[in-house]
Amino acid sequence: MVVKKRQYYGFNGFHMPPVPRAPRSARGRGLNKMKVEDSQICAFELLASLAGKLLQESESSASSNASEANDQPIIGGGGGGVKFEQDDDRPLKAECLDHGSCGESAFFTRFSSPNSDQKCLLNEFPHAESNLFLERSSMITNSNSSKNGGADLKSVICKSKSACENIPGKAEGSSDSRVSCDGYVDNGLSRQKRCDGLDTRGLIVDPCSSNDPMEMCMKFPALINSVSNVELPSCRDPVPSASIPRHRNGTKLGIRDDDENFTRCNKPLTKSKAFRPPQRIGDRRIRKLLTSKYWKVAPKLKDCEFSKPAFLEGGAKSHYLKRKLCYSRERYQLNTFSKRRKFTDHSVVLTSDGGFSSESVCNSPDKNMTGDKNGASIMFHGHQASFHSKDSQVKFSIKSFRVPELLIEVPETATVGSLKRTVVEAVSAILGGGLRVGVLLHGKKVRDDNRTLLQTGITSNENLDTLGFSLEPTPVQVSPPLCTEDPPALLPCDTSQLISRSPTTPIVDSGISDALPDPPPLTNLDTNIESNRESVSSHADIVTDNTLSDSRALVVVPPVNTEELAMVPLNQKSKRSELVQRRTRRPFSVSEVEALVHAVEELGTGRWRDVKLCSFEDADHRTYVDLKDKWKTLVHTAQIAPQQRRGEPVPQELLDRVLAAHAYWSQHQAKQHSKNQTAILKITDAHAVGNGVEDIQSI
DNA sequence: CTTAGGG
DNA sequence: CCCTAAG
Repeated sequence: MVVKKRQYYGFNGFHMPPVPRAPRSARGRGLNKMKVEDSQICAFELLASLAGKLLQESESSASSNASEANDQPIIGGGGGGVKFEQDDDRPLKAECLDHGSCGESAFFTRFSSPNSDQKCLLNEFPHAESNLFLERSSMITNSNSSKNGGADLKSVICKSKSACENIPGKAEGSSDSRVSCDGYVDNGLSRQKRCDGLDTRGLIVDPCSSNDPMEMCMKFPALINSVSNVELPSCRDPVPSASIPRHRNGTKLGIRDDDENFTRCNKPLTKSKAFRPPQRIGDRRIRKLLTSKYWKVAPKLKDCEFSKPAFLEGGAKSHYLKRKLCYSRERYQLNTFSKRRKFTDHSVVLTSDGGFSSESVCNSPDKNMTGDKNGASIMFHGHQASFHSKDSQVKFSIKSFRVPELLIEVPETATVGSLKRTVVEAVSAILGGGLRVGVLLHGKKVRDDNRTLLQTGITSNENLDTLGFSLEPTPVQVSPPLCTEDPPALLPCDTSQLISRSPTTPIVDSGISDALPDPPPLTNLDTNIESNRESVSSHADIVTDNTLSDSRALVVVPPVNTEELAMVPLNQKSKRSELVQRRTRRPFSVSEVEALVHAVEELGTGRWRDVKLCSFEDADHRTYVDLKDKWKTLVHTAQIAPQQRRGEPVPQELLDRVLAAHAYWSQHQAKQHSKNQTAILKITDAHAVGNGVEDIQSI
């Protein structure tokens, strides 16, 4: 139907009229070709092995000396390296095993945490961790640790007045709760650098993740599923994409970067989609969603969308499952949000189930485990003010909270700013990792979620004075912390959680944005913290002590007023929303360009979707818009002096073809207003031939 | 969803 | 690469 074959348009064969569509801009940026792809090593195997290793470790009861690193659950979020001490990790472990996905989930969690793109793997190498703190070079005055230039500065931030006494059952002494602030520091680094597999510190960094953390997040579910042997219904669909001959002339993208490899692995999936990949559609939808007001809710849904298990057979299958999960997750989160919203509006409406506490949602078996003894809980204390409103509603005004037992390590040379960020990150990590809320009355935890506030006495002013809310990070294995109606039970593992906790925002490179932790989980508390980021550090006393005692804790008691507690509207267009995961740049390789050129030569410049399907169907990261854009820049590139071109040089031959094709299609597009393309093609072909174009055929 | 174009 | 207005 369409052009069958067209070797090339002798660009000198026909005179191209002045290019109608002159290059719109002189931004040659599009042609910048960092050699990211080239320098990447396939970390897939590495990841896989790591996953395996983790699995092993989780299975080998031997919680041996080996590593706290592995035993300690890591609550996703900010730090990516923030570890929360668990009073007793055995139960945790046991549970993990029960879920059959302990290792994986932990693993994934790390990767899915903000900035994980930089440190995820680092977490796997405890030894390396120490190096993490050697980067900063300005420092927070510290008397003790001045000796070693790069000595870690362990600072315990304590609220002077609110001691750490109240912190129940703290696992003391452990130095695991540390947060490195370097992650942010590095955000400014060029991706290229990070993709080398080594970051500036010479630490091993997963190239894939560093290149595209999102993918990372996607990959892991796959891993998990593979390990867990999750069987999902097959979604394969042998529908051949026959409409358009593919890879004609063998012009298949010879992309050799790892991304591509990964993509290829996903092929089955890609192909499973009918002619039009449903996945893509979903992706868009999600993506749109993300960019819109809901981004805060499920910033990473896209990840799920894309996750395409590569190595296993069930790849496609699990993909679909995950996708499903994503959606449901989204729903659930929204629900959750509205609930929270209510809460933060200081209008806690008593419901029949009595649950304004998210705890009611988390009736998982582990519940007890995380109970009072959970050292990593954040205590809301004292300052709650509440009062009755006209309609028998109880309003809560939570004015402060504590984040106990948060050990932060930053190099002496770290800047105050980085410290702040680190703290924020740490706190965010807790809150972002999924949390539960506990209600304390008179210092006692109110466990019965079914009791009404009245019954509990929470409505009486006297009691309200002693009312407290505790934030408890959700144990890694615990399925979605906040969901009430969502049935996470469907999930084979904590995939859902993984999804939910991957609101990472791989941030764009900008000094400030670097500092910003990922989109905060939708928790009023988070918001609270967020909004008080500055206060956090400024109002807390920083006590540096290398011989930290058990009482160390990070107590953050910013002067939060009621107003600030108000939930930030989801649709609030904060600056950060702008940071919604911009896709990582993936400079077109020469082979890709070649494929593109070829496709355009055949299909013209107005059928990008076809181009995509024809030559880039396997390159999931190339959308037809990308191709179109690339063509745009290619044309521009071809028109400028070679000296002005940047990035990986495109062979002149290709550029010539670009110009030729561009001219050709520019010329013919106008004529091509008829309906029957075939006819048109014939005509144009004839015309072209007359102009010296050769080897043009049409069906 | 696709295209086309501007940013 | 993103965003959007138009089909």
